[in-house]
Amino acid sequence: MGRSPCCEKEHTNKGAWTKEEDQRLIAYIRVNGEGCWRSLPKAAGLLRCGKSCRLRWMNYLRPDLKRGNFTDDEDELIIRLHSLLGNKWSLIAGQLPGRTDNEIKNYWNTHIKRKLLSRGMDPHTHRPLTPVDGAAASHEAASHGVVVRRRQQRRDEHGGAAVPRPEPRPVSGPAGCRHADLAPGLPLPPPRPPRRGGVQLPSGRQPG
DNA sequence: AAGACCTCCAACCGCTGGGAT
DNA sequence: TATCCCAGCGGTTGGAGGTCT
Repeated sequence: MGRSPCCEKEHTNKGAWTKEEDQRLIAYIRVNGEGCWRSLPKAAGLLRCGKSCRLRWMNYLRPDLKRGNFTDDEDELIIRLHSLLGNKWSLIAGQLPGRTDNEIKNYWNTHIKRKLLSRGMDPHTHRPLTPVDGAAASHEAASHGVVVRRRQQRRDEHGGAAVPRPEPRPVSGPAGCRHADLAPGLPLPPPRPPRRGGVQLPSGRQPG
């Protein structure tokens, strides 16, 4: 439609946010409030597009965010809301104070989907799986590394190298904290709890 | 100890809907 | 009505880091 780009991409940073960028964004929103994301980067002295600023604020820097693992109650609420609303993550997030749509979306894709499959439920329809579905689901549950393999396949298609991105993300922050450590004195979110990383294989499956 | 495998999540991209002109 | 601008949404990705062999 001939729409102008959302920002002058050649003059913007991409990838992980630095401590200084976070501070600038927080300071600006503290004084001026949210809104007018398009003009915010320039006003705040950030070399980011407004979209990126909005995302960073909404998903990470907002002071009212609740960090930490989801409770069982939250799990069940998400499942119930998803059965009613589908993939309307923003609507679901609206019912979970302190949670973001991105966080819920990630949590759904990494945990709840599998939880439903293990219960013999179709995560899309929330109905019991048919035997055929069940076979497919158990296959999916047993092979949730499929995403990784798909990526591997794409990498293979690129000659074994990672599929190139416009700009590599800068390495930032200490271990377990991709964003740089942030300065004291600002209303920054508490650190995330230890991640539950590592191999959690479905029963009966051996890695490698 | 090293490498393979896997999880997790921040951040990206593209699209859509609504308001303004 | 048609077009443009913008904020917001949903899907997808890269890569850090944990676990296992």
